[in-house]
Amino acid sequence: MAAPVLTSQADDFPKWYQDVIAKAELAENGPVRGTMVIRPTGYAIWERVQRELDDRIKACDVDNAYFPLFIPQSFLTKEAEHVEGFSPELAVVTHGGGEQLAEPVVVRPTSETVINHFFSKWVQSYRDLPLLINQWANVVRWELRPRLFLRSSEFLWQEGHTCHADGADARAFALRILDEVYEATIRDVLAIPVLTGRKSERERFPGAIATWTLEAMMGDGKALQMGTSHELGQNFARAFDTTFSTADGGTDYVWQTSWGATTRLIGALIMAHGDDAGLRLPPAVAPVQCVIVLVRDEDGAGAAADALAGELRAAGVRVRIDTRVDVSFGRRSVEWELKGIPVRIEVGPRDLKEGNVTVVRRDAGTKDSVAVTAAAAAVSTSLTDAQAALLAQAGERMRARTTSVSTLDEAVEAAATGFAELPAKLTDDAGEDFLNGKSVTIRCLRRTDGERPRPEDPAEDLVATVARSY
RNA sequence: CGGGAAGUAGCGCAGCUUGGUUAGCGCGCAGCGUUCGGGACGCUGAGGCCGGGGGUUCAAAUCCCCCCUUCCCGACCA
Repeated sequence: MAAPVLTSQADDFPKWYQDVIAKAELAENGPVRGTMVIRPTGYAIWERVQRELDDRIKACDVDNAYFPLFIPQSFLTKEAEHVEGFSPELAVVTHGGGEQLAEPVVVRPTSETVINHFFSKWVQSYRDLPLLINQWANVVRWELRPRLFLRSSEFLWQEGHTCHADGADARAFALRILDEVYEATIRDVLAIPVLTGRKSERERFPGAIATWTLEAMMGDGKALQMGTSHELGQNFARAFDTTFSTADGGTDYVWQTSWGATTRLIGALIMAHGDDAGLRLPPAVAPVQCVIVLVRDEDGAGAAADALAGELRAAGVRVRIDTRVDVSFGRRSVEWELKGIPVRIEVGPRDLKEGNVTVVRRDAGTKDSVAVTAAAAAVSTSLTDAQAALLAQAGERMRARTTSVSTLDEAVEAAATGFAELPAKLTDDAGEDFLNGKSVTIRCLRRTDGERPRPEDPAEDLVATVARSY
C-alpha cells in the first residue's frame, strides 16, 4: 500500500482525494493561487478536529474571542524580528471604499500584533493575569510554493494568546498546551504519534524566545510539523507596551505565549494513515464512524438496517445509513472506503436469512459475519480496536524508520528514509548549513534525559532529530 | 528569481518527429435496456478558439518566433 502524498494541486495524487476531500484551485480566472476549497467530507473532519481541540483548550481555562482580519501595517513593524519574518508573505490591502488608503492594512498572517494592541488596554494589574484567550480564524500567508492542506496561502486555525505575570508561568503554560491540547489530540484522536521538542534558533518563530513543536512522520518517512507553541517572553509586550502593576507596587511587562494548530492536520491525517484505497480515519475523528450499507431492500432488510442504526445511535456511535439500492453495491462500498469510514456494516437479505450481517473494518480490511444481535457490540469493539491499531501502525513506522547516528553524513543518509537522531552539538551553524544543503532540517531538539530542554541548556545535553520535511 | 517539464472535451491523455479527409481515446455526463452481496454491460448522444499572438505554406494541433500560464526541484513555511 502506497502512502498518499499531497502536492499543490493533488494531481499525481489519487484522483479521489480532490473529488472527496478538497481541491486546490489554481485557475487564472479562478480563485487565488494556493487557496483551497475544502469539500464537505474534508470539512466534516476539520469540524471534529476543532471540537476536540476546543474542548481541551477550554479545559486549560482559555476563553474564545475574536479579533480583526485587517491589521494596520504599522502594527507589524513594531516588533523587529516579527516584521522581518513575515514581510515577504504578507497580503497587503491598499484600497478600500474606492480610495487609496492612507495606511495600507495587511490581512493577518497571525494575530500577535492586533491582539497585543487590545491586551495592552485590557491588562492593568497582576489581578488581570493570567489572561488566556483563543481565536478560531483564517489567516493568509502568501506562500511561494503552496501545497494542498500542508501549506495553503489561506488556512484555518486556532491561535491562542496568553499573558502571564512571570516567565516561568508563561513557559509552563506553553508546555501545558503542547502536551494537554496538542499532543493529546493528535495522539488520542488523530492516532498520530509525535516527537515534542524545541525548535532550533533558525527555525524559531519570529519574535519568540523559544518555539516548541510537535513533529510527526508521514507514510513516506518525511516529517511534518503538527502544531506549535511559543514562549514570546516580553518581546511583544515591550513593542505594544503591555504592562501591569505588580503585587509589590512595581510595573512590569507581561510574559506571553502564543500557539496554533491548523487545517494542516487534515493533510497529516491523509498522509499518515491513507493508503491506495483511500483515507483511513481513526474512529475518534471520523465524522461518520459506522456506515450501514443496505444491500437490497428485500425481506425486511430495510427495517433491520434501521433498527441497527437506532441501536448504534443509542450507543453513541456516529452512524449513517446508505439506502441507495439503485447504486451498485460495489460502487457504494468503494465510496465509503475512499472516505475512510472506520466500520461498514452490510445488511442484506442473504445474510439476514441466517440472522447475520457483515462487519467490515476499513483499517485492516477484515470482514466478519456477525449475528444481528451482536452487531452493535461488534461495532464498538471494532471502533476501539481500529483506533488503537492505527496509532500502533504509525508508531511502529516511526520507530522502524528512526536511526541514531553520530555524524552529519550518516544523518543525511538516514534522513533519506526517515528520521535521524544525533548529538545536538553537531548541529551548530555549520552543521545546520550542511544539513539544509541536503534538504534536511532540524525538526526538534530534546534533552537526553527526557526532560524539556531549557534555552540555557548546553548542546551536550541535547539530541537533535533531523529529517526531510514538507 | 535560478534549474527542469508541460499546456488538445469537466478530468486524465494520444496525435506533433515526417504539415493533408470532419482532431481521437479512457473516465465522467445524458437517454434507453439488461444488471445489481465488491468500482456492471450494451446501444445512442451531448461536449473542442488544440493556452494566446504573429509568421512560413495551397494547407498548421503539427514547422519557426514572441508572450502567457501551470507543475516539479531550490529560497519561504502552521
